[in-house]
Amino acid sequence: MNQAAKQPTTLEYAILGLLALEPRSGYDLLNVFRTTAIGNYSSSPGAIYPALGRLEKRGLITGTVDHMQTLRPKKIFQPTSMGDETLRRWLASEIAKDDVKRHLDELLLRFAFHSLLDAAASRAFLRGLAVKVDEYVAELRAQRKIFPKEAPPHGRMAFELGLQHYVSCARWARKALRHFEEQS
Amino acid sequence: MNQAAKQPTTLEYAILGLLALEPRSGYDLLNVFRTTAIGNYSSSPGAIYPALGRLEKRGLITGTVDHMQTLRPKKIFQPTSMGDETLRRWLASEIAKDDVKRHLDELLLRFAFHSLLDAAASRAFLRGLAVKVDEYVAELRAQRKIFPKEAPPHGRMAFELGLQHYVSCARWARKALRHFEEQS
DNA sequence: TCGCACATGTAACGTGTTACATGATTCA
DNA sequence: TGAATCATGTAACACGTTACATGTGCGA
Repeated sequence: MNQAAKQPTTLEYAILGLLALEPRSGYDLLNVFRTTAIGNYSSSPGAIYPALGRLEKRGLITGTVDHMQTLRPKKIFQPTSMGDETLRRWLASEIAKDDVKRHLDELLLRFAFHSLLDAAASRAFLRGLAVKVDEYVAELRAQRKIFPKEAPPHGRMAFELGLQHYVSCARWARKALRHFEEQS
Repeated sequence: MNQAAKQPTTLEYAILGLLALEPRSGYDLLNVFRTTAIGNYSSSPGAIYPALGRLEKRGLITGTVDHMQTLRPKKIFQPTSMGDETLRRWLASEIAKDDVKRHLDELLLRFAFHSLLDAAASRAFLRGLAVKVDEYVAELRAQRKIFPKEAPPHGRMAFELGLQHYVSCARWARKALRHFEEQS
């Protein structure tokens, strides 16, 4: 009801996105997190069930009990219209500089749910991502010189892998962008 | 004093490692985190000063006040012998499967401080890392088929970047391993 | 004298982690 | 009958985030 509602956490957004793709129970979600790559974002019942409770309390999802199953009744959740709107706003929101530095995985999660938006939104997202990642790559390259030549190489080697990670992310974003431009 | 002391957090290990490379004050650490790539692991005074306090209380670091400066006195911290040992144990410890899945960045941090150990330890670490990452890559490749062909490509595209990240990590580990094998 | 860099903290808050608890249903 | 799977939770705990508080010394 209030305008300036609290921002959901990454886990809550992940749940919201999964429920937008397909209504599910808490246990279903648990299995998705346990068996697929999205499990990088979470984990155990101790996180998921409370998160579902919060989302429901804030009116972003609703649960309906399904008695029709032979097994114990499940509570199937799906986003409300407000939840859907919150999710879409998140998916399309500006990419902050800090997100690239410290929450690149969350940006990837955002893109993963972009099938809920149109191709124009995906293009905007990928363009923004490429630019911001490039900026950060430039910063990192400037930092290279802080590693003295004669010092042990370990720090620098770890740094190089980190840098490479961002470089391939930028390349990925541009390649993905081409994909969405071709089918315009 | 007690044997089964609590495991430090990633941030605490990062601080311990930085102090092992060179004694520093809290403010110095703050600047390192703010200006270099290690800042991915932290952040603000609100995390660093309490972490320093915990490390000191557990006897892993000691601080000595430096009055000799013209400015306000700084408290310079350095690892105790116990802290040094704790750090080395962490650096050389077995790589758990879950670490690769969800804490790859922490593994990179560990390697970055491997200059405190010998080349044999680095080789063991890199060999273990390559094996574990390969295992996880195999798992991920098996997951590829859950993406239906006709469905929107976004999820799969994000997945591919994640997979690529692990692939290049394995490649990096082997390349680094060769480096440490050549100079044996 | 105004503001910035230096330097060190504290308090509230929410959330993830870990571990535990519960009970129904299916299958061996 | 017992074990494994289905299904949903709760409680303690510590940690990171955010925001705030405090005070010195230096240069414009």
